[in-house]
Amino acid sequence: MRFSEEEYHLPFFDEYGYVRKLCPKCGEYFWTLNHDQKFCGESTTHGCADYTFIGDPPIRKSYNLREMREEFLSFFEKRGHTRIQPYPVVARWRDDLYFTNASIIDFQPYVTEGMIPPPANPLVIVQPCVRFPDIESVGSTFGRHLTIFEMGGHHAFNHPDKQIYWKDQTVRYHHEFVTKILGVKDEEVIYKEGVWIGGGNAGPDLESVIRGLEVATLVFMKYKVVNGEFIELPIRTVDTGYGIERFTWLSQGCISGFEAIYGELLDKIRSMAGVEMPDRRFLMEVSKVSGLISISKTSSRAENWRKVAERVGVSPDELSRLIDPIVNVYAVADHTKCLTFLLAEGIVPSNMREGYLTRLLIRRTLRLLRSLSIEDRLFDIVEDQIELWSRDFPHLKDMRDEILELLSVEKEKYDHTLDRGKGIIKRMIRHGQGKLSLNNLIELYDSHGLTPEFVSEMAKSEGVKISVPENFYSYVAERHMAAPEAERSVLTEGFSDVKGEFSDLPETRKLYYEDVYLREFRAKVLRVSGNRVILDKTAFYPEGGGQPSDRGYLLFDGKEAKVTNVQKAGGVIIHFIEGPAPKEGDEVIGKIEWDRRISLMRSHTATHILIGAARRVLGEHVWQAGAQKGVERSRLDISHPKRITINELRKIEELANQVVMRNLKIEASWMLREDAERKYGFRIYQGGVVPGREVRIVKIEDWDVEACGGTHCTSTGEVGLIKIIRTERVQDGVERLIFCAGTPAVKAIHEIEEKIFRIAGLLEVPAEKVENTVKNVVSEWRSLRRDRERLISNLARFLAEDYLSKAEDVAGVKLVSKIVNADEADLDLLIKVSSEIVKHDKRAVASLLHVDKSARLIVNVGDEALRFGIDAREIASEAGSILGGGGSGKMNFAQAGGVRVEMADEALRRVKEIIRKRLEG
RNA sequence: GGGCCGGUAGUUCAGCCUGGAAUGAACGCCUGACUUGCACUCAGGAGGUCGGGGGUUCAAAUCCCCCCCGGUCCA
Repeated sequence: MRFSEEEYHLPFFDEYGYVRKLCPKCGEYFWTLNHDQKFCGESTTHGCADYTFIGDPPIRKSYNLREMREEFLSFFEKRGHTRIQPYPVVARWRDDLYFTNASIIDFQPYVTEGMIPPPANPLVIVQPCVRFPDIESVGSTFGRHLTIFEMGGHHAFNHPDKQIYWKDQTVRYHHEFVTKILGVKDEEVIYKEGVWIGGGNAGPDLESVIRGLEVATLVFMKYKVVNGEFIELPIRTVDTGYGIERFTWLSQGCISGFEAIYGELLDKIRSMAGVEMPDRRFLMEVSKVSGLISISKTSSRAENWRKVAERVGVSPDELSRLIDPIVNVYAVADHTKCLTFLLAEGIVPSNMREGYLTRLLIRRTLRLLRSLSIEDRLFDIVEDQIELWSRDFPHLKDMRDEILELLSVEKEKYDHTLDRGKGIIKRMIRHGQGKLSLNNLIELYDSHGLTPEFVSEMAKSEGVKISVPENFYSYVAERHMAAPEAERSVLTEGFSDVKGEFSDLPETRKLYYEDVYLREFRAKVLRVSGNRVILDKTAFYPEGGGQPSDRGYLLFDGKEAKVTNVQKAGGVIIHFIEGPAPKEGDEVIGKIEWDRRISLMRSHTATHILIGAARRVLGEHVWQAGAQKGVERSRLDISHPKRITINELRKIEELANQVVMRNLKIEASWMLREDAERKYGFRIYQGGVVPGREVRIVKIEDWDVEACGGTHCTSTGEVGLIKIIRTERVQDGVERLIFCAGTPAVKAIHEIEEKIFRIAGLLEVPAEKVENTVKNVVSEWRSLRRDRERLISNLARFLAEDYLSKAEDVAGVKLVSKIVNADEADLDLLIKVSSEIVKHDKRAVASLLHVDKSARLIVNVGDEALRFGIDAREIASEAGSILGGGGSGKMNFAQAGGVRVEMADEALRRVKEIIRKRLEG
């Protein structure tokens, strides 16, 4: 896919004398002032150029990150852009991605689709961004790739009726910034043509390259991508991304971007690990050609080092030995910064979604630290990161304790995984006769989370050498080939079609927002379609935000229709009815089933109270991960790294009920999304993404604020008792609170009491003595069981002697052959008896046939008899088939059984026959 | 959300493939001997709804199905 030259051929290029060329190495078009230039000048894996700024920066002065950020912001501010504060790095306002990975993310989709106006137009922002796809390359590319970086973006949103600026002006701004402000020479700025596609949008872009390094991407978003086709958008968006870290690196010309970003912290980590710095000139040579490096799961680090080694003239092994520790330190610096930001926003490491990515990052960091032998310094480094970055991002400091706590819980978990892993590896080696197969390695990684590197290390200490294939991870991927099932939203299923059908109707007036206590109302019927009725206004709450829909009745013409379900489609509310249907134009009376509604209101308000309580007891990392309100019972899922203890639960319950008793006021109001975000922060998105330009804010005084469309009590006192029934663990990192509010809460307590009373009744003691009595009963039961076992052993010995006295001599062995009735002895006893018999007389063979609804034969052969060649298995097997079943066991002990009880005598006869045959013939 | 691995004594596990006694193993615990005392060592002992529920079978820790819990990889 490629756009035509016209898309890129701007007046700016002609005015400055730029020419368009095609790079023969990478095959991309580019614009340059240097008419003799052959290659595109970007340091790509194709080797189009080297970094020529290392040790020789093209920028007038040396900037640190903070200075570069400010230079960028103030430049655009002076040129009519409004400065906007950065958004969180966890994109909780979006359901299509986990992290903010570009500045434009802050304004998608509502602003770019034209649903709400931008906070300012044009605007400028420096947005911290988190990207995981390049994680493998972080470190070895000397700072070109980072998991966390700051993207400077100046954005203009061009509406059909209001143009701000477009391509030409965008490039002029960029050019002015790098040449006039930073002092780069005109001829050193190259513009490469590109196609940008992302987040469902697309457009041409120009990438600016200076001294081999791509420093900014200027995107002109003008298409929407639908089924692979480009459809023109009404709003054309200027979406620029200036790599603040890359500009900083460029200005310092230091060995890597990490020196530029982290400064002294990098030295500190290096000295913790005792990493020696190779010759500076040598390092600079490596850095200059580091654009060749690109790491993925299919191309290994070794492969890249080979290419680089060739260029700098050392052996790949030597290069790897010198560079690996330095690269690992780079990665540690990057990863720990990223972790600091993620954990500060309350991400709880888990096995799902953003939590899983965070877990991966933590584990990767721990492995890097391990390879540097400074695993225990993780917390020190993170503390330094908090210190370093909290000057510009003060929230990091507020969250210090939580960040360290979340980290330490996760480290413990990983230590435990590795610890257990050691045992598994040892056992596997033992089972595999001192070897580990590729399958073993895959299983260890896939099922037990043990990397081949770790396994190798462990195996080495067991004296086992492991070879890991280069394409190990593709073997793992093969295991996951099965196509994933398509996700389906239950909520919209069956209702998505109605949206179009009723889209011509005006929005239904929502009486439940005007007066939440309205139980009865008059309304006009606008449309009837099958069992679906649309009114001009309604007090029926449609399902949404985890609150089930109202039920009730529509009354008209002396008739009554039952409302069983209420759903929302756009702004139109649809009543699903049973029974007679009203006619269009009719006036109806709506009656809400009030007991149900008031219970749901209490549950919903209780949910908000509880999340506030949980946050105060457990910490700021607590976010709602899901909720379902019910009439009787409700549930609230919250993020938390550990199981909630009973004490914490008590505290949460107590706090929640205190809020009820304080009878706080609850206010609901509509606010512009961005005003709400500014005033209350992103905490308001507890219930997930809330669409629309305006959001409804439900505020419980100083306790809790959320964007929520539900119906709420107007004061917390109305909720009544809140009782948490129990907690469950929905997944790693998410705890579920199951609770009830109001009358059901009282009922729940009654149930618990009832249970105690019933137990007391069974024990025939008063309720307060239940505990003691149970204790006594249990210990008595234990002692009785012991007595019984003792008696059974005695009985077994006694019976053994008795049976043995009636034994029959068959060719030198003592055969105890006997049919025993079920009421005489049970199976366990017979086994013990047989065991006693052969213990007592080594020449004995016990053949005891237990008869009940089916027959069961126990064969036990004494040591001496065994030497005569008697095999219990043979006896059991033959007898079993006579009994209509089967039998087997061990040489000295076997069992047989079958349903043909009437063959008991015959079976025993056969046993004697077999013994005789063995001994005599 | 999907795949894989696991749940047996207080703990870590063996046994499961190929159904037939949990005389299970180690550590820990209790008692005793040795010792000034501790540790060590030795002798003895207590400790199990084999995660739960169904099914197949004469017989299930073991085979099949469902559920619960934990771990892990991938989105």
